[in-house]
Amino acid sequence: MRYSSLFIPTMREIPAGINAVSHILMLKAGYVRQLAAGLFIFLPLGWRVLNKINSILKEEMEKIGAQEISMPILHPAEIWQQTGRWYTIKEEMFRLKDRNGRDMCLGMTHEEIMAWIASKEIKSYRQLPQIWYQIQTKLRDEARPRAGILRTREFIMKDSYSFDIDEKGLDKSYKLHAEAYHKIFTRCGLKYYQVESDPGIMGDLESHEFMAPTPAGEDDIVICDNCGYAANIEVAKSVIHSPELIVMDLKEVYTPDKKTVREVAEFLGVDERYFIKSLLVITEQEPILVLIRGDQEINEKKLLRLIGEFNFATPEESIQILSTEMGFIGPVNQKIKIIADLSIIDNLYYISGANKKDYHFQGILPSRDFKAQWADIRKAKEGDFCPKCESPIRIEKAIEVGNIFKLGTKYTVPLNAVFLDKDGKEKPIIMGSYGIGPARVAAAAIEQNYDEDGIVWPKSMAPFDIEIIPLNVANKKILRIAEEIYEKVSEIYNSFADRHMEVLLDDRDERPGVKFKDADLIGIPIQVIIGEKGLKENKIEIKKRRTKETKLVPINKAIVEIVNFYYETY
RNA sequence: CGGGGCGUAGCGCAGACUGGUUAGCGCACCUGCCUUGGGAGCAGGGGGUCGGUGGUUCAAAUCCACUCGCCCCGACCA
Repeated sequence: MRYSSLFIPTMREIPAGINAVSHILMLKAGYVRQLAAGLFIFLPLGWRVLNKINSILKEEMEKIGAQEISMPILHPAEIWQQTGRWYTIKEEMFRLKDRNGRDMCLGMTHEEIMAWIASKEIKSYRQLPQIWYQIQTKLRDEARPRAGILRTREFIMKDSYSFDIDEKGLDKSYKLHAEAYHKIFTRCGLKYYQVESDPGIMGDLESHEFMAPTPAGEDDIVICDNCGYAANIEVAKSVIHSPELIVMDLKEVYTPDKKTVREVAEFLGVDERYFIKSLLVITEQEPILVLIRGDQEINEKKLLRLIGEFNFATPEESIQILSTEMGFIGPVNQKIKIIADLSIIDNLYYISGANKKDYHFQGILPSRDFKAQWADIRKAKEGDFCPKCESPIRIEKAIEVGNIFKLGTKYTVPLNAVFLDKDGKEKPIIMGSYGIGPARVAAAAIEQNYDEDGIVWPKSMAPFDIEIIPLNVANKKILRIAEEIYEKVSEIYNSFADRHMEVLLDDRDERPGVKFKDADLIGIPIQVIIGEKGLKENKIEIKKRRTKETKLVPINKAIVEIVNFYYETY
């Protein structure tokens, strides 16, 4: 295409107060504009990128036998009421009424609708398995949209759903998706990990996330470089070592005004690892005392899965429930339920609050001095050891670009999506759901591939493959050569992308500096530069955007050289 | 939802503390000339009534109140 007929509003300066690299560069390079918080307009270049990603998604989904369909965005409330999510999901769901006063909502995901259509149409095991997918808009009234297109209120999602006769079938559909996702993200040129994840309210079965590491990411993931263990911090396990046994007699010690573990540890001259941190939490049913080793942190997600919704007690509640000021709470002689983290060992002596202002107990032996439910509620941290191979783990920030969930019968039972098996017995369909956010893929690609001049697209999602830059269109010869190369390269079949080369010709009457700056900004993988300098020797210049590597090639060999250059770049 | 910050031309900013000419600068934009290997130069020109509402005042971009919007941190993120 010709630059002069494309709308690419690049900017010299960007709006103040924006931080995320992908956000800045997509605005600056004219890919997107923002309508309101969490609502984005994709301009021609941005839309081309999304379509490149979507093509890859479609190809890989078709390869595993998934069939593309399209579902409404506007949903009747009844279906969501049947699965209960109408009630469990709160402000995040956009709700409205139609003219007859019927409750409706805007789809934030499509498990309900998919299970509904399955319930109507799937009658027999002979019709299974099925995988249906769509690439379509989702709406979520996010509490806080952020980082440009990373978290928006309206976004496109590739969501697919599998329907199987049993767990074994689900396993297979799940694996097919995992493999397809690996191909997709590899083709997109992303660095990524497949990590264990928290199924959340999607279901209680297996789930994984595909995470693209970048400092702009919202999630923390735990990685073991030795054995490949990878998990979202929300579920990550890790190993820590226990300190040496120090024998202490059980006694009260005076610790005036020393409340935090650190203060008491310093005051008594004992390492924090010999402390039991006692935290009072309140659930709907009861208050619970939660214990963890002094130097460790609670993983609130793990605790949530164990005890359900809870809040940490306020200082007032602490006094009200335990008659003890926060900071002096401990497990000994405690009447309420206790949950202890596995970082606390049965046969070591510990120090913890004495349930009395300004006093701590030392010499607490868990096996002797209190009863507790033991569980892993500890947050993994940098430097802990891998739960599989005991090598040190590290923590990285990452963008969630995809996820896969085993749903089982969570949606099919409430919606009565059942089939008759070989024996004529009625069984619920076993379901899985699988998502990829194309805009996040694009944002992650930018976060992982940029330099001080702009975006450096991976070839597979660049809006164009080649950009041809005649430096002076007033010079007839330059323009003519540029046009010729443009025509010829456009006709070449691009076997990498399985389509013809897509070429951008910067035919604008702009000075060279402007064209160079814009070309680097928008990040097309290969630049072909045609100027008087090279023409004196009958040569043109080809340049890789990523490495800035350039090559002068004779005009009569230009086409071959350009294509070779394209194929050898990544 | 809690905490913080910011709203003046398309973008970046000054003016505000201490109320008072016609609200200014750079970039971008339009016209002409000139220039053509890293966001050129010269000349001329268009565009805002200062997020909104109400108040104080002879007088409000400026002071006060309310409100809306956006950004950042946190909670949340199905």
